[in-house]
This record gives sequence, C-alpha cells and structure tokens, in this order.
Amino acid sequence: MAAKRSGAQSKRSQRIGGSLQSAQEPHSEQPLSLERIVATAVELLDGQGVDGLKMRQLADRLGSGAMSLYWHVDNKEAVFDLALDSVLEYRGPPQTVESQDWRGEVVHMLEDWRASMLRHPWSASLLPRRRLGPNILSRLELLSNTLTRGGVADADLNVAIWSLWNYVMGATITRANFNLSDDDMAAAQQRLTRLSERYPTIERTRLLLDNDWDGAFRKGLDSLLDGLSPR
Amino acid sequence: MAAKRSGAQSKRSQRIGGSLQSAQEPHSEQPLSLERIVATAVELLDGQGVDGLKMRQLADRLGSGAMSLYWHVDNKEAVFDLALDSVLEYRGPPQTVESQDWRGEVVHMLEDWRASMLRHPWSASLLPRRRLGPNILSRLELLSNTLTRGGVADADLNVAIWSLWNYVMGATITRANFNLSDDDMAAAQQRLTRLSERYPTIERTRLLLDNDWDGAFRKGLDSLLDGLSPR
DNA sequence: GACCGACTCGTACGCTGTACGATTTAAGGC
DNA sequence: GCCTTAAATCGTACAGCGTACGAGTCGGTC
Repeated sequence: MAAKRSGAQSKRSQRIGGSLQSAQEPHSEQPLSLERIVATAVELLDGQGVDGLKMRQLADRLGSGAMSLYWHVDNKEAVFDLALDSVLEYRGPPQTVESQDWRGEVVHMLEDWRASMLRHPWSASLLPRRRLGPNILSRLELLSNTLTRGGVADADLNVAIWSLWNYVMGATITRANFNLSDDDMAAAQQRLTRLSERYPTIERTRLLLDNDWDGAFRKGLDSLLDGLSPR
Repeated sequence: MAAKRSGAQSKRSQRIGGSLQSAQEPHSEQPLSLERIVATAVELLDGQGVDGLKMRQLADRLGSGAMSLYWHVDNKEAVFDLALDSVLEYRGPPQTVESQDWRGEVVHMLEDWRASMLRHPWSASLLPRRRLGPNILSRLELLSNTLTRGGVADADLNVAIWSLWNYVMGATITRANFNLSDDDMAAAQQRLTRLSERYPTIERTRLLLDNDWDGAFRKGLDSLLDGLSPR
C-alpha cells in the first residue's frame, strides 16, 4: 500500500539545474529519477513535438514501465512544466560585455532566449500556457534590472517589459511553427502567386517567403527598443 | 458505396463569410452544413477551450451522429482551421477615420484583431500553428497597404509587418492564457511575496499583478510604431 | 524472522479520433 | 407507380491515449 505523495510536487523535487544532457541510450538499468525523466522528455519532445510525447513511449525509452513515472511526477502536465523550465536557463551575458552597455545586455539576453526556444521548438508554444518557472522569472528579473539601469522609469517599466516579452514570444512562436521544408516553400509560392490578384502587396514584397528571420528579429527588436528608450 | 470526397476540401467548400451566428438550440432537425458545424464549433470552443472540443459532443449539439460530421469536414484539424478563420474577419475602419490618419488605421485594425481573438481565447494559441486563412491574409494585405501609404519604404516593409505581427500575437496569446480568477490572483500574490527576496525588482513593480492589459497593449504598440516610423 | 517505506509495474477503465460499411434520403428518368 | 444513382447519415468497432488501482519487489531496521 504505497502512499502516493500529494502536495505540489513529488518528494523528488530537487533542483533541475544545468546538467541535463544524456546520450540516447534506448534503455538502461539505471534507476528512474526526475532528472532522467525530464532529460528524456526533452529528447522526445525535440524529436516528435508536443503531440509526440506519450507517457508509454517515455517510459520505454527509460527502460521502465509506464506507471513508474507517476511515482516521480504528478501527471503529464508536470512533465511539460519541468521540461519547459529545464530548457530556459540563462547563464548571463559573456564577460566581454561591460556593464555600461545595458542595451547590448538586453539584446543578448533576448536573443539567447529566442535561440533557446528555437533549439526546442515545442517550448515556444508551450510557454505562454504554463506557470512561470524559476528560470523564466530570473530572466524577467534580470531584464527589469537592466532596463532600470538603462534609465527606464519605474512607471514605464512594466509596459517596457511586457512589450519586449510580447515581441519575443510572438516572434519565437511564429518562427518555431513556420517549419518551411522546400516542399512547403514551393507550395506557399504556388499558393501566393495563385492569389496574387487578391493580395497584391504582400505578394509583391514576398512577405511570406522572406526568410531572414534572424535579421528581421534583430531589426524589429532594435526598433522596439528605440521606441521604448527614454528620450 | 458512398465515395468520400478526396481533395483539399470537401465539396461543401463554399464561402464561410460573415453571417455565422446561431442561437444555442441544443439539437434541431435542420440538415447539417459546414456553416452550422463551424458556428457550433466556435460556440463549443468558446465554452470549453481547445481541449474541450470533442467530435462527439459537437455532433450531439448539432443533433446528429458523430460520423456525419466527416462528410462535411476532412477531420478535426479542419474544424479548427475553419473555426479560426471564421472568427478573424475584419470589416475595416469606421467611416469617421479619414484616410489621412494611416497610423490610426493601423492601431484600429490591430486592436480589433486583438479584441477578436480575446473574444475567442482559443484562437490566439491556435493561430500561429495553422495555415493562414483568407481573413488573415486580408488583414496583412491591409496592413501592408496602410504602412506603405504612411511612408514606409518597401525595403523596411516586411520587417515592420512582422514586428507588428509579433507584438500583437505575443500580447494576445499571453493575455488569453492569463485567465486570472480571484483565486489565481491571490495565489500569485502569495507566491510572489514568498519569492520576493529572489526576484525583488519584478516584485517591487508588481509586474505580474499589473492588470491594465489594454492600456499596456496600446502603449507598447505606440512605442513600437514610434520605433518603426520613418524618421 | 517481522516490519516498513520507497519504488516498480501489469491490468483495466473510460475516453478519444475516425475507418468502414450499412442504411436512409432526395432527385430524376421512365 | 418503380428503378437507379448519388448525397448524406450514422452504428459499430478499433487502436491508442492518460492514468487509477492495487499487487509486487527490494533494501534497511529492529
């Protein structure tokens, strides 16, 4: 008669810190642990996407029975929460960046944020729907500090933070879901030219085919920071 | 031997235009139709959210068997696509807005976009993952035109459009998923003060409790437009 | 030995989307 | 009237999902 633990998080709620890599050993005789579960879930999510993560498959990869997972984890939702947060750690700006350059630090952190999520495309669509984990809160705290250091008044701070958040989230979610294989590109091209008389302008500027996503992200971010900076 | 239709869209692919209201008659003897299916799907989505839409329940509401839906619709994904696009129609700016005020038109269209999605919160998280329907493309076309009229050069146009798109999507998705009941608010409050020494700045400015979402959206949008406007 | 908590997992249940094929209904042609 | 054909409906069935439940295993302590 094993008593399932009840509260917010199973007793195995240690820190999920940084060392979450693991080779792709399909099965192994190591004991189950939160760390292994989360790391393997991330692998699976990277490979199959959000809908591709099944508890049974996750257990298979770990060499265990499906129901064993539930000793370490409350339910599938919790797996998502943990996997998401584990992927969003931020190590801070490189040492070459001096603390004078607040704007550079903001850009660096946000580009790193976007890059982290694009490395795990499932994380982008997941993030807005879930409780903000410690790694996310840390990034917001850092952003808040840096902006303050840059001269943004307290009264304008929240608007600035949310504007940057909105921009980064929108850009990353859009990019992560725009997985353009060559076939897709061809299809989009065809579709567009077929509709060119109905949407002449966006066809002319090739809005949907413009694929310098990184550059566009950076430019838009610059514009937004221009608009937000104290004048 | 009924031949299921194959191609892109079942033969019932008429325009889904504007008149998509329907009272909440739980069952009725009217025949099934794409329009009724989509309208009822929207009702259900509004009430239960994305995960709450089940084909059986949808059929029940329509007073039909579950499998009857599949004559009109390829699969559940198609229901999502149709429901999403049906909700994003734009009727254009009011007549009081004169064509001089390009920036006002942009703001109006984008605020209407956000409002439409917040009226159907499921649509926000759905949009980035799906093919762009005609109503969305029309909005992009309009945006493109208006910006050009406002003096944005072709070379900067795509960056401007995507920046605005990113901002609006990020803001709307975030807002739509932040459904703060009073209980949630209380919980967040508690959680924050408990963590106040770890995240002092965002606690001080009450970032997560600031609930003037509409005002913040407008202010951030203004800043972004400031940054994007030709100097 | 007895006991106990930590942990694992086989089985089973209810629910999902939907393939398949039988059935009903509507519309013409004669 | 009756026959044929296509459009539309739906009952049944199946595989796959998350997970509740309870039995089973293991390694310490007394």
